[in-house]
Amino acid sequence: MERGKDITIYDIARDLNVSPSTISRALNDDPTVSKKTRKRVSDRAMEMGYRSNPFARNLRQQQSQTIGVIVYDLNCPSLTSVLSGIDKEAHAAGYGIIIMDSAQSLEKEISNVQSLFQRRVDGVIVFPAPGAKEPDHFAPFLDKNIPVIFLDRAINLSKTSSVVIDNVRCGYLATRHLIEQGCRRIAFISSPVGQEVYAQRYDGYCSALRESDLSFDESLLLIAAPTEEDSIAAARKLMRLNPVPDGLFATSDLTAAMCIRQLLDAGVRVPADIAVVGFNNDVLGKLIRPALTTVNYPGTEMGETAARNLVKHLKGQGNVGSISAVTVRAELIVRESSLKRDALRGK
Amino acid sequence: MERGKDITIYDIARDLNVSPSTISRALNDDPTVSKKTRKRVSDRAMEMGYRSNPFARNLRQQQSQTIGVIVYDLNCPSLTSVLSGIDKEAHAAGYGIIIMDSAQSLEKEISNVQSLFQRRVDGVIVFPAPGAKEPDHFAPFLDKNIPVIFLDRAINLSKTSSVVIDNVRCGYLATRHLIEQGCRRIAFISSPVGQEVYAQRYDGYCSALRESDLSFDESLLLIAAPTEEDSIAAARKLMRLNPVPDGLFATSDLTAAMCIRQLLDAGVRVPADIAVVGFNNDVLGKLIRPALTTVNYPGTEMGETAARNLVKHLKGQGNVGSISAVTVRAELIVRESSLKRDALRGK
DNA sequence: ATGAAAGCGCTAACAG
DNA sequence: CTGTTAGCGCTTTCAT
Repeated sequence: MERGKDITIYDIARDLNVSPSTISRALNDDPTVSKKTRKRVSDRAMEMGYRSNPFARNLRQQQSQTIGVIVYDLNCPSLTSVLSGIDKEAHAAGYGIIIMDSAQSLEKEISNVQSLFQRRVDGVIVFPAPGAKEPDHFAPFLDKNIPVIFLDRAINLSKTSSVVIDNVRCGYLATRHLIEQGCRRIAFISSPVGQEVYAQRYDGYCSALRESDLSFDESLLLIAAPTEEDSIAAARKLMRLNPVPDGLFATSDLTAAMCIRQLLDAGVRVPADIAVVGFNNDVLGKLIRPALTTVNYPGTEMGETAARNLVKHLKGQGNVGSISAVTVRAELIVRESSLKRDALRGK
Repeated sequence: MERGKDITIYDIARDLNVSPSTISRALNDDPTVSKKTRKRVSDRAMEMGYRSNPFARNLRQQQSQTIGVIVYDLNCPSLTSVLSGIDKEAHAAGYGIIIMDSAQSLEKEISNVQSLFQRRVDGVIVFPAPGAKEPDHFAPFLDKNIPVIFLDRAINLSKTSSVVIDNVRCGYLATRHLIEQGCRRIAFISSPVGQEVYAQRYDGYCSALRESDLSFDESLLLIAAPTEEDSIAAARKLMRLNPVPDGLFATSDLTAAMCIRQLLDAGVRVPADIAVVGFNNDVLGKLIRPALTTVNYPGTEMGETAARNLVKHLKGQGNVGSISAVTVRAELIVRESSLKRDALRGK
């Protein structure tokens, strides 16, 4: 209960018979204070168990040395790599991060934004909740020229920046790969739309079809949230299609994996009958048989890039105008689940 | 760049022709200020776009309203549920959380502890890095009576508290289940020791064997980190054992799943030839065939419990003495991978 | 029910 | 190179 009294720079000052400002300067490695005094001060500070008070410092300097991070669902395994990337870069630059979880709810996202605003973070990285249309709840930050970086969503708001992957291209690559494997009727299972990224992957899918003069069949488009139940339901629908597709591109590995499982259970061969490509490069893709062809989601790199960009803005405050949209490279990872050609030839 | 001037309570005070103290009191719902003024103040504050300055407040009150969270590896999917549990409870109680990643390194854990200490968090929740022997780096917190709660590790330091599962019991349950399924030579694949939890699961394993008068064979104990490579290597060793085991208990689902895959590839039947039980209840367990029997790791509940306990200490500052070790219940989830008996009977 | 005044610990002019 | 001084925005005695 008795938290013991904290040592302040005044204590050190008295102890060393110098002024508090000298202590302050010395502790901040200000070159105007002699090297000798600097050493003396920092040694004594250490001995006395001094720790600087960030509140006083922040109050004085009007900045928090903290970056706010809002994620749409902490409970989502693929986010950990992104967070770890952000954490790494932020700490390297001397910033702390404070993470808020929107738990899939736009309301919570809004309240998180306000909360971060209250806490006066110096910058924000946001993994937007699905369905967040126009993010006007960020206005307070933008008004104050506090940089906001969006992950996975290219926002056209001026003064914001974003880090994304080229979802159109990913969708295109995945689909073209299936076409190259001989697929002609390729189903597309998308996570619920409202999230821009899925629409973009769909665009890529369509353009690959078009390029190969394959007609687009509306019935081949299914929607399934990346959950067990939804994925199974989608797989059932898939098998009831007539004629049955010979290829499948799903926007989540979980869905792809669930579908493969259902297909195999039903006696459908993968990839011989239906070739499958997923999205994300989750570890589960390597576990299932056949191993899952997928698009690598470069989570760590996304996080690092976002944090690095943010820090850059924060340090060189000048270039807040030069806001950019960075695209991180994502590639197709080919494993067995899509190798229809080989599977058929092997027969 | 121009961050615009912030509204302070002085601005409101001037505007309303009252003193700053009244504003402060009103904003904090102090009953000594008349209900009417309270309303007037809060309305005007809202209109003027006032946001309180947490630094000034914290500086004054000597507390940060923040809980520090240290995890041994942010990049680990099973942690997300824990974090999400912590986040939920902490925010409900008006605390923010600040997450630090030790990235598997004890050094980083130590630096994180110092960093949180500098930032003057009001309490700490720690998921210890493996290999952290005696955690004396927490001494600064304990000296100041700042509560520290350990997850997954029962620490005998006085003044600390912990939230754990009964790993001995879990190991026992898993092993007994295998024995009940008719297994007589049960292999145990553990994640690298140094982490108390694995040793405990091993204890449980041994005691189940003992209970059934099964001899313990040293060669049945294998070590594998929960990575793809290690798990595959362990699976290979497993199959080279002579005689081959008829059961397997692995301390991670990933390892269990990898082993199942290797076994199936080698023509070994699961569960008929070897019954398998994993640990954690990762989603991948439901994806593989046969579906994985596992021990449910109640991540969300662990996180919630830890945060709730911490908050309790923080609010009723008195009972820092009454530190406890909470054990959260974890249960066996039986799926196909372990049902040897049925598999054999089915034949 | 409200006001006046002091101070939390630090930094940054300014002055020497 | 170092000291003096003022003030960041808020809370909190103490007075009224």
